[in-house]
Amino acid sequence: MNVEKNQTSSVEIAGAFSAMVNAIYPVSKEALDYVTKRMSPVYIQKGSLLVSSGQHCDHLYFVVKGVLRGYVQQGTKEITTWITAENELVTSISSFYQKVPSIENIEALEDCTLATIHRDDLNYMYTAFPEVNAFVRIVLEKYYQDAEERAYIARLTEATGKYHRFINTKSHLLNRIPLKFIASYLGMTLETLSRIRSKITYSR
Amino acid sequence: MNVEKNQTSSVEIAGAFSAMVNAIYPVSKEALDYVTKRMSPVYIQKGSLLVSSGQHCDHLYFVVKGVLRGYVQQGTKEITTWITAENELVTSISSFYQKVPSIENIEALEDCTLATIHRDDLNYMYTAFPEVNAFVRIVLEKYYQDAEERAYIARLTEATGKYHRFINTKSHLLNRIPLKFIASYLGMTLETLSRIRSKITYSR
DNA sequence: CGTTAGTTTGAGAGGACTCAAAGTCTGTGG
DNA sequence: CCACAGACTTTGAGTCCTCTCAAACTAACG
Repeated sequence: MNVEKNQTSSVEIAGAFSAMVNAIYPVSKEALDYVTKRMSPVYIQKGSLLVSSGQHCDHLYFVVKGVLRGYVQQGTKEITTWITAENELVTSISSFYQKVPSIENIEALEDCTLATIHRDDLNYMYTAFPEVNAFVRIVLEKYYQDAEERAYIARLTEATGKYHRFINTKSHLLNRIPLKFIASYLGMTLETLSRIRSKITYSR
Repeated sequence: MNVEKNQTSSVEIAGAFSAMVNAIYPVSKEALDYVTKRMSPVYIQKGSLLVSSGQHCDHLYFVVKGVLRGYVQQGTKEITTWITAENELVTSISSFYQKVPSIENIEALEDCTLATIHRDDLNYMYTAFPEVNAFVRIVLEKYYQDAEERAYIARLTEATGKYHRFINTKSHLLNRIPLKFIASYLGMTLETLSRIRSKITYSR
């Protein structure tokens, strides 16, 4: 295993993952041992795709380091549906659960370190370690709320309102990723976002 | 208990609920007995609110009959975030899970028959009947996907595209509820929706 | 039939888009 | 340490789609 000096080691990855689990819903040592043994590290470069549309996505990913986005190609333009950073889980939802080709692409917006687990391993754990159901249930409750929030932000008709909502909930991403991705996430053009920012900035 | 002749009886409600559960993930008889015993029927008239913004929503509702929508008041306009019919579960997500006042309103678009369960009863079941975790986990997987779909539809920039997506996924609601709610759900005005429909209709 | 809810049609205004060009920042190599 | 290249952001001008306001039309129901 070729681990460069600036890459996170498997041990560190397992530690970060365990910490995340324990913070949400502690599971048995057996379950944690199993999952960390079955996880593989994934290192992906800024700009490259973790999942491409048309491919099957059979894995769930845990973000150890970096930022990623999910987007759907819509003719000549891209629709960014989510942007996610450290300590979150990502996958192509519909592909992962329905075993159909992914519609969305998942792109690394920075060099990323991920831990990945196969759908089959996860399904095995539901029966072998029933408490994993409770853990995932709680995780999904949170992600469901996040999805509702995304749906809500997307429905705001005024571009200014969308941007304000964004800086209230995702300000940590503001100076970390190019504006074009934020614009795409907010459903407006780069130029419109730039104009909104220029109107707001002088007020501080 | 005053049950009018056109209202669904408690026994029928419990039957509909049990059928829904068994179709998704059969749980123990004990769990099913418990939940159906703790459930209360709710009858609500077309046009009235099941949940009002500002109130706490401590209940989860199962739709036995009727159609409901969730919407957020945004100045003078309403943003409809979801529309749901029979055999689905509804609640004010953020209020139910975070125990904060609801932002959204839930309105009956038809006379509705619901079954309701309190958050505390649900939480009790997670420990008393652990298999309920698996059931809810699976339900949430589905609802999460639906929420993603809603977020996606809302991000489509062209009004025509949104309407097409709607008739592909929610056509059963088309002739059941007034256009103004569909327009609100799709993030456009009633007039715009009407114009889109007039352009499409003659092609069949 | 009249009343009301629901839908369609019309005209004008405005916000966001497109296309285009000019700045600005950042990292790399000389 | 500077200069350049490429990525990123801002600014400008004109167009188009959707919105708003208004009125007419239609359907459903008592």
